[in-house]
Amino acid sequence: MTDREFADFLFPDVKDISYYEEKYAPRNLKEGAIVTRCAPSPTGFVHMGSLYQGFIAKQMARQTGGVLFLRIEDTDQKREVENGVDGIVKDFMEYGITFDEGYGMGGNYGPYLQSERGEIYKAYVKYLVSKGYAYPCFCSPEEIDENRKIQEATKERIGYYGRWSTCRNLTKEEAVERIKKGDPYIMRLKSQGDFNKKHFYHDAIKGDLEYPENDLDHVILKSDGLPTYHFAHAVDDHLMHTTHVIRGDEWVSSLPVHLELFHLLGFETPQYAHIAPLTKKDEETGNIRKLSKRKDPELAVSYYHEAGIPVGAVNLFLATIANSSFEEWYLQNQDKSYEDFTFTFDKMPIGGSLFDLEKLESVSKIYFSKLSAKQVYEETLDYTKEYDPSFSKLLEKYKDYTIALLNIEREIERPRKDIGSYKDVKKEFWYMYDELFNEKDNPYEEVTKDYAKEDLKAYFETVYDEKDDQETWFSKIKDFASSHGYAVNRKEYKENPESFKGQVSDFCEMIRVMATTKTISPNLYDILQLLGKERLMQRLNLFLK
RNA sequence: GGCCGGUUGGUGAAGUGGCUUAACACACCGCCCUUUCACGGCGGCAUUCAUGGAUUCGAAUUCCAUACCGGUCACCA
Repeated sequence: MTDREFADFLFPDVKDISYYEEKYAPRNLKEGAIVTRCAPSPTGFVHMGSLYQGFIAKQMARQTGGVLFLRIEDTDQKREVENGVDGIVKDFMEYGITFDEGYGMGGNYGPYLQSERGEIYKAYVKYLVSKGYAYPCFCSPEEIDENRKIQEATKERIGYYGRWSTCRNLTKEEAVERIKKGDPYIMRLKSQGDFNKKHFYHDAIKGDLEYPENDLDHVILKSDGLPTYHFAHAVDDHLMHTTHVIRGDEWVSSLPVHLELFHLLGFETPQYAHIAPLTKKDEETGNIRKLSKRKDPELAVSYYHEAGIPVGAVNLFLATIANSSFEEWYLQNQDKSYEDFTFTFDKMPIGGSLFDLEKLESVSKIYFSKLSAKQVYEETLDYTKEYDPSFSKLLEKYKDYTIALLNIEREIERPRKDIGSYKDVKKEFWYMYDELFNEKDNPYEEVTKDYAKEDLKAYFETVYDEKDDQETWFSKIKDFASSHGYAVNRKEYKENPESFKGQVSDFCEMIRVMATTKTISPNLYDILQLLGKERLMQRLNLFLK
């Protein structure tokens, strides 16, 4: 029996691969255009790792005038979640990752759902069989497991290869007989590799990689007739004319099989770009490890949604970890978007990228500082409607007041950076709302410093005039402070600190604490104006108690 | 255990043989500015690049060992 006949026996009703090769003609794109994809499993949501991958894929495709498409890898039916795809598309869209083609949006290289591509995979398996590069395997999972245990005990390399790959040596006639008998089987690659031979591959991100040739007879078609990831990847990315496979670096170890698969199938290999994993410092061990779905809530994108970190801030953060030179560029191109930056593979981190929440916060503050007060107001309102309804009512009630508050020191060249999330609006400015201020038994409970309250009282009774402009207001403070024993001159104070009650700044701090309960707040003058004399007097009385 | 990677200040990281007495950012500290808070500016913060050897006139950068950390070894992707 020839290989050809064997292939026909195994896959009688399957098209010749030339049909597919013609059907999915090469893309007509300009030189250097990157065609890449996001290829998630339909698990219902996108985690930060896929988002990061999607971010890079999108940037690379966009900035080269290429194509980004969405392929759903649903060949594992056990893992499938109902409506899992919708959630994924929604998450990607929310973070600005939009596709040129793919599942749910059409395109000339579909279907983009792997479970609908069964016939295609079979055609290519048949091709492999006809070349003598694939064979049916009748080993049961139990037998494989048994072998594995022996391999572990004797410290041999684990896997289906060499003398362990018993079905590889079955004659075609024997195989035909067993199939006719109804024995269940799967299809395996007949590897041509030699484990002792070294190969080199230049990864776009990781650089030169040295690895042994693959000699494992990997499963390519499972018992349910669907392909494994390895095989589907080779066929799909060939047919869809992917130029760059951008994926997480947990795939690096599969590179040898993938390269062999492409080679035996006669496909041109795409350029691989393996992204370093997102990592964090483990709280228990102190070691840096990959972010884990089970242990780390911050891996889910919903975490950021809930924490009130805007999409734009997350993207900015992803940009800073994707290319370390981005941050500096962004500092010098304040008016530009991260999308204007040209990312390059060779500047991407190799080892691991620490997903540092503190850094995210600082990036987010920069992001917020560029928004208008109205934008901050509206987005915060949307957020609080979902996560803090009672505060959202206050925001609605005091709309103009809140916008004025948010606008303090905002529309200037270098705005304040005190808000890093929608939650911070309440956290930073709660004292500006009487409803929140008055619901506390003692708003000043955290004030520990002993202030000269009689000076404060005198100031508000005799000097403070809310009609003063900022300049007048401040010069009056200086005069008052000076005549009540505060230093107006820093040098003098430094020379003789004990002969003064404090400095003007200490006096200001006292006013600030009285008005806001805090030592840090936006420009004091604006805060006092917004609060108004009546409320200030109320707070003063409370403070003096 | 096999295979493949990684290891640069408190933190993230630039840097691939001489321009490095190691960039930049975050954090921290000090000073300065607007005599308020912030924003901002300036300065400090690794004589040293996991450890030990080797190559070289010269190494964070090349090579070899060791240690530690990570990834991966499925009919999951």
